[in-house]
Amino acid sequence: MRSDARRSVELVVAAARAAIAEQGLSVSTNEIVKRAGVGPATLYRRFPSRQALLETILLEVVGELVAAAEAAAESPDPFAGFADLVRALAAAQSTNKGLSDALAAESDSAGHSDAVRAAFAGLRDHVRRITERAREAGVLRADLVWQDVPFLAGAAAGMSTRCLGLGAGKAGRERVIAVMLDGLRETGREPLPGSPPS
Amino acid sequence: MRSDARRSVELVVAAARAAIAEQGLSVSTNEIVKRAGVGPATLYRRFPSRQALLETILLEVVGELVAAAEAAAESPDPFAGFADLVRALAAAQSTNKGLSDALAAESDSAGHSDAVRAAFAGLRDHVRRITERAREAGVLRADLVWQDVPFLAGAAAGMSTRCLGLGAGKAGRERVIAVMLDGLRETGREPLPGSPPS
DNA sequence: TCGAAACGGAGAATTATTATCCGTTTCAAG
DNA sequence: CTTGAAACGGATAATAATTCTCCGTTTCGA
Repeated sequence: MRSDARRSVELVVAAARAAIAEQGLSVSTNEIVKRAGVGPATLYRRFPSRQALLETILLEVVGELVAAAEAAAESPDPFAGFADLVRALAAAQSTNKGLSDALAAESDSAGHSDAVRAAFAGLRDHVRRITERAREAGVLRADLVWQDVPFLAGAAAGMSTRCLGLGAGKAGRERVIAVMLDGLRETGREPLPGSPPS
Repeated sequence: MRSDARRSVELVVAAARAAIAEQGLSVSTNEIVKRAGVGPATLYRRFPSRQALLETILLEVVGELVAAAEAAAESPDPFAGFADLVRALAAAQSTNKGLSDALAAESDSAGHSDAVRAAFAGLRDHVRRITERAREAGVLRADLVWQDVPFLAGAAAGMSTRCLGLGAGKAGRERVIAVMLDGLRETGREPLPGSPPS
C-alpha cells in the first residue's frame, strides 16, 4: 500500500470518528470528507459504502468500552468496580453521540452487522456480571436488576448537553452519577417499585 | 368559520401533536397530513408555515407541563411536591420526543418564538421555587442546586426506550426515578462533587 | 524517468421536504 | 332547492441533501 493511501485512510477514519462522536450516526459522508480534507472518491476507494465505514468506527468505539468494562470487572472492590462501570458507560455515551445512537437503536433492526451485535452482547454480559457481583457482595441494593444499569448510565449521559436552557457539562454529569450511586448503595430502604425476582 | 374547516384544523393539530410526540420536532409535514387524513393544502391554509404549526403544538404541550409544575408547587409536603415535579418532567419528556427535543435545544438558537421562550422561563422558575422550598424545608440534600433538577428528570426520561438492546418502559423509568429520589433525600452523606455555593 | 496507483472535484442519480396551483366537492344562506 | 363562496385533496413545482461514480491530473516509488 502506498504511503499516501495509508495516510488518507487514517485521515478518513479519524475524521469519521470525530464527526460521528459530535453529530451521531446520521452524519453525512460530505461532512466526513470535508473534515478529513480529502475528496469523496478517497473515502469510497477504501470503504465500499458509508455503512461499512460507520461499522468500522463503531467496532473501534464499542471495543474500547468493552475494555473499560473488563477493567471495572477486575476491581478488587465490587462497589468501586460497579461505579467505574457506570461512569465508563456514561462518559462514553456523553462524549460520543454516535455510540449513544447505536446503544439506543434496537439491536435487531437498525441494520447493525453481526460483529457489532456481538460486541454489544459482550458488553451486556459484562454489565450483568459486574452488577451481580456487587449485589451478591451486599454493597448494592438487592432490589436492582442488572437490566436497569445501562439505563441508569445512559440517563446520566443523556444530560450532559442542554436542558431547559441550562447547560451541564462533565461536572454536572458527575453530580448526577453521584446522586444515583448514593441511591444505589445498599443501606436498607423501601424497595423499588416493581420489585426484584427475589 | 365553516364546520368542515374547524374539523380540519382539529384533525391537523391532533395529528401533529401525535406525530411530534412520536418522532420529534423534525417530523415532516407529509407525515402530519397523512396521519390527519387531509391534503397538504389544508395544513397550509390554516398555518402559514410548518414552523407556525410546530409552535402552536409546543405551546400547548409546554403549557400542560407548566400546569403540572404549578400543581406540584402547591403540594403540602415539600418533598412530595418535589418528587411530583421530577416525575412530571420525566413523564412528559419520555412520552413526547418533540418536547424532549425542545428542552434540549439551546434556548437562544433553535429559533424558538418569544412565546415558547417565555413558557420555558416560567417552567424554569417553577423548578427553582419547588427545589428551593424542599431544600429549605430540610428534606432535600443541601448540596443539590436547582439547576441539577431538569437534568435529573431529563435523564430519567431519556431512558424509557431502548439501550444496549434492552427495553425499559414506564416501569423502568419509575425504578430509575425511585433510585434518584432515594439519593436526593436529606439523610446526611458525603457531599456531591462540585459542592454547593453553601 | 515512467507506469501505476491514488487523488480531488464535478456531477449523476436518487430521495426527501416545504409549499403552491387548480379543478372538484361541500357547506350553508336565501 | 339553488347558488356562490369557501374548503378540499392530489399533483407537482422548487429546492435541498445525500450517496456514490467518472475522469483528467498529480504523486509515489521502483
